[in-house]
Amino acid sequence: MATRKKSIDQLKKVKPSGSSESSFFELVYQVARQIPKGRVTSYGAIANCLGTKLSARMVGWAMNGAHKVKPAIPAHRVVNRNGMLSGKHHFETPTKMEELLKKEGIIVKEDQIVDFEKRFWDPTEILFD
DNA sequence: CGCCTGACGAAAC
DNA sequence: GGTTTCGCCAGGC
Repeated sequence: MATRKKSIDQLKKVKPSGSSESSFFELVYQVARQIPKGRVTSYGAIANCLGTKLSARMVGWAMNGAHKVKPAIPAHRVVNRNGMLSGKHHFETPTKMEELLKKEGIIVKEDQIVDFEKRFWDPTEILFD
């Protein structure tokens, strides 16, 4: 919480100069990669952190290409506001997502994360580091 | 260049 | 309170 608006600015600052790829996709990737193991977040949370809260869809859209990027993005730690594994169908296998989550200690039931609120991680925390 | 789609979210009905 | 629609923005056709 706290200065959310500033968050976007801080995040952009993280991007090294010369990188004209300040596309929100990159920002999403960066945030997603900062998600701590055993934690999850929502598209809306990331979008909100980036300042594009009105376009949570774009965050998911960015993830669409996340699986093809090199640094490997833990997209399995990103779910919708409901805590549901909405993107599981986009993984290598529909079960890969929950498998990964379970492996990290996250309980998944019926394609939904148990104690989602407790496992929820706010992307703004990386800015507080 | 215009219409449709899309891993969300919140408001409206 | 559950279901439906709109809004967001960008990319694909």
